[in-house]
Amino acid sequence: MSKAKGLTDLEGCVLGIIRAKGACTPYVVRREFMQSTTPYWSGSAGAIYPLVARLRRRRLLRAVRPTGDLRGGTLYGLTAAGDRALRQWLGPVLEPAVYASHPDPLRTRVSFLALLTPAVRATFVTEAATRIRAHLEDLARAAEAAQACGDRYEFHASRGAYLAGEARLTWLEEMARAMDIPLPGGSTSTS
Amino acid sequence: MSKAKGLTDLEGCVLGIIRAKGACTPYVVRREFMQSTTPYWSGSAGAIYPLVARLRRRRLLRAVRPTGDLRGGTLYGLTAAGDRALRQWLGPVLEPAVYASHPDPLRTRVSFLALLTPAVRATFVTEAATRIRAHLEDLARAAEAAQACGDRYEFHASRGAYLAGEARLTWLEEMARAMDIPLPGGSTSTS
DNA sequence: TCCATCATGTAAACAGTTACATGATTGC
DNA sequence: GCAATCATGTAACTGTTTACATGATGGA
Repeated sequence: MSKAKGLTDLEGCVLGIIRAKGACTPYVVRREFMQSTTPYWSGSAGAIYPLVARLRRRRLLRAVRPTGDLRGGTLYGLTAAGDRALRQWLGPVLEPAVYASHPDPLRTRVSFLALLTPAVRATFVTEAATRIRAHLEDLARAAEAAQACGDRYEFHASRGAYLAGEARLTWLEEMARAMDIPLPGGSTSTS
Repeated sequence: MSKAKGLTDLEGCVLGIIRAKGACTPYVVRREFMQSTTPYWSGSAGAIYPLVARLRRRRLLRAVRPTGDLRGGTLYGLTAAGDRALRQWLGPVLEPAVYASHPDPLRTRVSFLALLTPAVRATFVTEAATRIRAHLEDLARAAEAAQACGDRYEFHASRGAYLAGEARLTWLEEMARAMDIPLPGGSTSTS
């Protein structure tokens, strides 16, 4: 029984990716983040390589074999402890932080809207609604792609992002109504 | 015209708080974060004091006067440049990051649910739904309080947090349905 | 008076970003 | 064979957290 320290969300994701895809080089993991449609993390080299080294030192990852090419890369796979740590990170969670509200830069700004002039405020709201409406289309497409691509839980995740976006739009429309700001059309989606 | 570097969201919040409340000591700003119902930031001393010092060096805050007691505290207020910087941070925003989807630790975990056994998966979903339903009540109370307390935009912000939470619950219920997991009652709010 | 809490900080650790360096591989 | 890019890292910087130190204040 080692230190029993938990995983960060990024560490959990990395273990999850390696578990789901089989042994990977750090670069393959990076690509997963870089290509993701929900880029919470940049997948920067400076984040991933040290993280993998850290997990290897903690014996949650182990070097499985070299890639074979001349670049000296290594494929990493989960150890039994890594598998346990992943399940514990994933599993029914106790920390309230996971269930609580999350930061939203737009919402943060809204609490200070009183400081703007009515005209700028109106621009703020209409602009935000337009942007979010556009973003929502991306999210819908991503969810569709995830559904087509087979992975059920990947779909649920995208779907969650979509519903969150939809709620934001509803919120902005409600604000606009309360502030007597006309929003340019765009019927609210009813998916 | 100085460096023209933007503000982080925490810096913007600090300027916004000081602007809204009038000249403050750093500790008063800290309390604002510590008491907030949406604790994105801890308001730790190690974050706020250096941040205020930074903003003072950038001439966005200035020392207005000492508090008068023997603890050597100082009240800080916005400079004209600070006011401009605040408005620019706040004002109709261009960066896509403000409009894009945000990290959600629960959603992150959902994309890896395939790794769990059906039983654990079911626990995950029901547990999450219960927790979020509880959290939603806090959010509703906070929104009500904000409405009563007068500040219109503070209310809209709370309301946004509530709607986001509601969307999360809807999402979980949808997942539960798709996975044939019965959720313990609790009619979905229709606020 | 004494003790808990308020208030003002500082120091170290940490996780993630940007930027850089360097060699391998691939497409033309 | 040359240029773009892939792949594997490292280094410096930044912002935030946790933990600590220290004195002031207020209530018992």
